Amino acid sequence: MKGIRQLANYLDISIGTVSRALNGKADVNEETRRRVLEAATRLGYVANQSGRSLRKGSTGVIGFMMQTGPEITGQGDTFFMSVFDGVQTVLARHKLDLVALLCSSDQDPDAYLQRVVARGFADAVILSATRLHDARFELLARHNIPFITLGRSQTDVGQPWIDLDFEGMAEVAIERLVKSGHQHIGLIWPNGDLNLGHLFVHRSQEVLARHNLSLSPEHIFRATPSETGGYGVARQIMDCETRPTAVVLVNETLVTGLYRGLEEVGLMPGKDIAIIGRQSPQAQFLKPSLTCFSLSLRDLGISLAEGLLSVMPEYKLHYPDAVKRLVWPMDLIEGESS
Amino acid sequence: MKGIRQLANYLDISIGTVSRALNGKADVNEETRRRVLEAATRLGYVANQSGRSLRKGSTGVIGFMMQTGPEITGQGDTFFMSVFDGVQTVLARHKLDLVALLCSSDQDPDAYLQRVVARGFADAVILSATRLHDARFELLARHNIPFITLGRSQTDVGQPWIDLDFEGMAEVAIERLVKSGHQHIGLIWPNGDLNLGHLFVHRSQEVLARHNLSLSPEHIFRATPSETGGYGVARQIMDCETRPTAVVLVNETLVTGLYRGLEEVGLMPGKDIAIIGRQSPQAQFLKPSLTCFSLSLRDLGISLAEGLLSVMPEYKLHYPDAVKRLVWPMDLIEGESS
DNA sequence: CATACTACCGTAAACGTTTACGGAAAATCG
DNA sequence: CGATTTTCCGTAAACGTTTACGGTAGTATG
Repeated sequence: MKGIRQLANYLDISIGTVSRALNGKADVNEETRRRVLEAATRLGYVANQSGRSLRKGSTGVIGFMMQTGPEITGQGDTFFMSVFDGVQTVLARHKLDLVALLCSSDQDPDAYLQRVVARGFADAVILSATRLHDARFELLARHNIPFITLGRSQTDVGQPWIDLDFEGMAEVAIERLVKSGHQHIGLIWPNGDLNLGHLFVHRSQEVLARHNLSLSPEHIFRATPSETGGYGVARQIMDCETRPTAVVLVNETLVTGLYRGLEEVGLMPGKDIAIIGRQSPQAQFLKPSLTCFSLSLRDLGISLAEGLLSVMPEYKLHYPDAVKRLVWPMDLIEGESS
Repeated sequence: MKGIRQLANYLDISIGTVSRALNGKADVNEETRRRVLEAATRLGYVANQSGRSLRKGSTGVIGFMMQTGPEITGQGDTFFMSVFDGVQTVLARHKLDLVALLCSSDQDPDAYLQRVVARGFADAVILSATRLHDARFELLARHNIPFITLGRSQTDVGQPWIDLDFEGMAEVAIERLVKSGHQHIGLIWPNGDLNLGHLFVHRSQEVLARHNLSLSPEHIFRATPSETGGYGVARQIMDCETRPTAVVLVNETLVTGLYRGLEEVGLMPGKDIAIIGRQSPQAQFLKPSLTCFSLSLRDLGISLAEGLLSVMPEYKLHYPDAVKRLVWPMDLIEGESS
């Protein structure tokens, strides 16, 4: 005999009343509620998760799916931790818990998610690292699980999303480089099939076209989204038939390796080659300071949580005017690298 | 009527048999088992998490507790991602799932964990960022939850732990610096009450004492474990009455900021000041290459998982000779910074 | 052929909650 | 003072599983 029954016995009242008291239901005497609450905290009683969610049909946990392994999406621990922190502050207000669903690098993400939702592990999920076509969207839609994605996709099932403004980034960066006379601009496109890469490259091409410039295929550098990947790009740059005079990268992690690689081949960022990237804690102290796009990750997390809640039936009333889809703006920070 | 009952109806057999078939129990005809399995995968049936764990008393999930927020514990950017990946590969063999329990920066870690265990959310947990005294240990011991810690603590309830060999690191680094003539050696001690800082500083002092040297209080530099924190240390170094000729840091993230800060005050790592640190993806491409200690994070994760399983009643038989406590060795990689 | 065993399967009870329902006492009203 | 409402609480049924138990065939054994 454990759990609520024990507590009820101890207080000599029925388990029904105890449950009602703890859950803040109306029809329970204030005095008894006080007693119950007091006893619960003193004995350290917390309702069992399984029993509760079995009965209620919901678990009270929100899952943030992410793939583990060193080279994921080019986002590291700090990126997600900052976003998480924002998400948490909103969810905590509704007594919801955030957990990270960790899909290992040797599991199929789609199958993993399938298992998670079928088990009824989480009430709603947040997806990141969205691919150009992403079967996970359809899976969740089919199972009627509320979700929001950090990133867009060609696949669209009407769910809310928030995505960094990679197109705006391309727009500003390329425009700026062209204005200052660059004719041969290179792009670093992280390996994988992430949607953001497509958006970024495509828009860049458009902007170039407006200026009667074109993006040479040899100036699209593909690399694994890691420091090492960036290092490798330097060599690729040297091997070009006509060397680009500027490079834009959509990824945070690549840049430190790139700087080092360039230096080794005798190209000085900001002098011999212009570089524009994304802000990150590591990029913050690069030597010719990086011209980069910045954003508040915590705020991003907050919006993400609000967007998610706005599609959850039990909570949507609290967020009547939450925007469903949001292209998250980034600010350009002037640096010496461009 | 959903779940297993539906599946049983569909197959026209009892739910008991279906459950037995799915769980690989012995007394079920191979032919019916095949039918059940086939139907289950085809209809996408997976046992409901709540129902299952309510009945079984265990959830099949392992929690890795970590605190969110931008400044984690000073681990490198892909530190946890790599460790997770290792943990997963082991857990997957036992059909256990790993989730990250995210404690936000404005929650009390002890209270958070209390809630998690009382709810019966996870069968076992992994703790990181262990403090000098850590109440979480006692909490888990009291509730009889199997756990392992990544990091030691003064608090010891007999649980297994794995910890990086910070003492060995101090030993090798200090010894090496003294041998090459350094008399004034500084230490960077990350803010907070993490156990590793104490171990590191204490052992360093011992080694210095062996050589009749002492650690001047002004040479213990405290800083927030982040790039910015490292940057600030440079100024601290300049403000010293007698400037240290070498600095050892136990932390991965600080070093990039430190390099930049030193450069600004005109100190060249490896020439004007020796630096020894920890390897990380970001530190990998520093300009005077960093002399650092390295380890395989994935292997660390694997050992962590094995250590945990060895104290879980249902699994311990599979890991009879898992070492309970392990000081994880690190290799010194020669760089130009020392 | 009677008996004992085996192989398989159905039944039903549990796991710890929440909540609809009903009922007793107290309070209010006419 | 009877009738009606309100306030509070106990009862019991669900939620979806797993598993101990028992039972019915079929098969082997003597």
